[in-house]
Amino acid sequence: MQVLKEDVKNKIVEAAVEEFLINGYEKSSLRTIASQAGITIGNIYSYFSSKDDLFSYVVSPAAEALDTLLSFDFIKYEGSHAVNLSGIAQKICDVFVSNKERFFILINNSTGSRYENTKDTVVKFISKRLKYELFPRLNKTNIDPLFAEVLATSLLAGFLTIFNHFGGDEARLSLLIKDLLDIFLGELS
Amino acid sequence: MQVLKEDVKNKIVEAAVEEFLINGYEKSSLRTIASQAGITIGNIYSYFSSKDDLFSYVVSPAAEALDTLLSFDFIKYEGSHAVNLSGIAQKICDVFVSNKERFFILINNSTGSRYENTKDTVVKFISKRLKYELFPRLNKTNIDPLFAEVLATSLLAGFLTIFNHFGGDEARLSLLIKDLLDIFLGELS
Amino acid sequence: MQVLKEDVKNKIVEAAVEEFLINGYEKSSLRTIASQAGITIGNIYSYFSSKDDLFSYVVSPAAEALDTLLSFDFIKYEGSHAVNLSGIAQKICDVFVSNKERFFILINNSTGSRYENTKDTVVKFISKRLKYELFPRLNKTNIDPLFAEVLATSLLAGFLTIFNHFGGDEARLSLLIKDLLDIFLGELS
Amino acid sequence: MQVLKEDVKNKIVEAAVEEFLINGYEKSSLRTIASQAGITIGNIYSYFSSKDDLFSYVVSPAAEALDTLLSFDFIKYEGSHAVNLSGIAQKICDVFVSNKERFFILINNSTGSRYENTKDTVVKFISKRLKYELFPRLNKTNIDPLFAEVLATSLLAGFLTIFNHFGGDEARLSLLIKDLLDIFLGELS
DNA sequence: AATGAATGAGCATTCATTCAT
DNA sequence: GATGAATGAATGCTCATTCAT
Repeated sequence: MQVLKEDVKNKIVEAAVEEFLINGYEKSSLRTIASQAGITIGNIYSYFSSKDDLFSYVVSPAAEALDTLLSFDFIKYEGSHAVNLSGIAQKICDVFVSNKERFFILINNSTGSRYENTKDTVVKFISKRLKYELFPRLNKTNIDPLFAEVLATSLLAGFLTIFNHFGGDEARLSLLIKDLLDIFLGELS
Repeated sequence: MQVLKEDVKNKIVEAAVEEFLINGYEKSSLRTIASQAGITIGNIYSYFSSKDDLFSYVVSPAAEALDTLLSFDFIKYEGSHAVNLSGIAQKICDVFVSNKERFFILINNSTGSRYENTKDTVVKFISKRLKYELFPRLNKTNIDPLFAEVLATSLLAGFLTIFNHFGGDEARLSLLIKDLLDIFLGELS
Repeated sequence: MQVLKEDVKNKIVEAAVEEFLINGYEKSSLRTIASQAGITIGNIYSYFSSKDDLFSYVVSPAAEALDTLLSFDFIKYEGSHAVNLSGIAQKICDVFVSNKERFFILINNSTGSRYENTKDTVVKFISKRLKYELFPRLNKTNIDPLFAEVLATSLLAGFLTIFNHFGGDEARLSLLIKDLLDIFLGELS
Repeated sequence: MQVLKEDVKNKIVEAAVEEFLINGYEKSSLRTIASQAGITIGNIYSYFSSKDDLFSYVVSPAAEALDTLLSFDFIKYEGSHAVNLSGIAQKICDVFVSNKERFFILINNSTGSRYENTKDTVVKFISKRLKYELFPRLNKTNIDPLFAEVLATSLLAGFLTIFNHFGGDEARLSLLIKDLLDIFLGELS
């Protein structure tokens, strides 16, 4: 029983991840998810109280990991180096590695759910850090304020692509993240 | 009559741009577009044969400009410089400046329409160029093939953010594009 | 067209009156109403924006007539008689005569709709009048305050039965109302 | 075990009374009843074979008491008085006092259950008695046959209001019933 | 060209009931 | 006796599209 039930729940979640990944929250259909999971529509409601609840369940590990990451104080750990790229990369890698496509869904496919503002939040977070911590170290002056947002969006898109294609090789993941960061923070490293 | 017709068509298109920008292709409603344009639902079908047709019409100038851009041979015009950033930026700027939000719609909000693969196409194009034209010039070896796609997605996201916030100041647009390209191609410039 | 459309709307309303009368607001089904009216479910929404909207349309003439009745100042018109029963009866009769079963629906079958408090309102209104205008004229003292509510509910139920069975004979309607009022106000008349 | 079972059954019935009182038979939910009773949905079916069966169980004491009351021959006991109001009131009071809200449910909230005709039955019973036993004693002739039904409905509504507000004070209950009957049978007493 | 009524399939959600455990 | 997962039909409502006028 216990095993069987978890089995069904897992099947629902698996089907949901696939569906949300393809169609996003709003266009995803519980009918499709149910039939993909091999159960009836109504039975989804034995496990989740609503579509939004199912989405939240799917996405919550990624959301929690994201919270942890955003509240981590990188500066403190950067030590004497201007920016410790490998350290940041490793941190991001560690945190994201167990959430695979769910970050993609959380950030790119959550319109209509209670998580729809996540992308904005992350972009603003990265923007702010770029603006107040990194830009001042560059020699350039008069940087367009929009440029921080451009870079933030761009960087985030890069991350998401990496996570989205992540197959399990953590060393590769870490390297990709470091190389991507290197592009953006290269002048500082 | 002819004039009137164009007037109505323009109103539909204007309303459609706004709606597609906000809701994307699939979640956009012809009812909303019609009422926003001040006409009736059925009358949209006097001008466009389907929702997809309307979307295509809205998006086609951007799609054509994109085609032009993608088939432009930058290499040939790069002259003696390894990469002529300002030239590329100007080219992109010129081409995009007259299409404003439509690029954003075409690339980011076209899921469900016949253009839903555009983003992939562009990413693949940029990827290929990075892989075969630019990576070889770097000193690095053994670059992860996924890295090209990561950079391509990232770069594209940066472009889209710029276009999405474009307010009319072409000089600023051009500068932002150049600065963004500089981040990605910096080591070559 | 004009005629035809009104025809359909009338058919919907007729079917709705019947359905609401039998099942009340909440248990009434738009599917049943639609099929009874010989149209499709979706087409109901060409005429009414929601189930509640349809219900309100059905019930509003009765609600308005009721408002008029409740704001009528009977005292002022009772003249020298303690209570002018025929006058009150005629007033009630006039106001209700064109609304037939809709009063029944409004008052007895509106649970779940925005009109669900109507019965309470009417009972309270009648209660108050009994308590403050009529009871003092009786020789009895120490009347249980609940008794006013009991009488009000009772009287209202009597009215509704009359309206519910009303077939078109206004003279008979008026007489029934007068006789009913006579029972309740008999000692005063 | 036996004791435990009765305990559970009682909890179900208590929860059901409350739910049926608030929502009526059709809109009541076994889910709500189960959770209110602190048991599971399925377990209700260990005690009752269906929703209708549960409703019948809840309502049956009231239904039986009602049967008794309706078959009681008041005439025989009216003795020398035209109508012995206090006696009738006491009888009704005695019979109803142990069933509290269940009469209200049985008569006013049973739509959709097998008891949905109870109200009609009672109204017809009272109607008939009014028509054949009481009207003839009045001096009026040509009483509208509908008037009996009007009075019956009215009287019943009054009773139900009393029962619905009954808090335990039997003397008050009896007095209210007597006073209500007095209004309707006043001319005979 | 323009209208908007009409259609039918789709949506998320709730429900009474069944039944394997 | 008790559980709660599972079912399938029902609910109100929205949508792109058609078509008679």
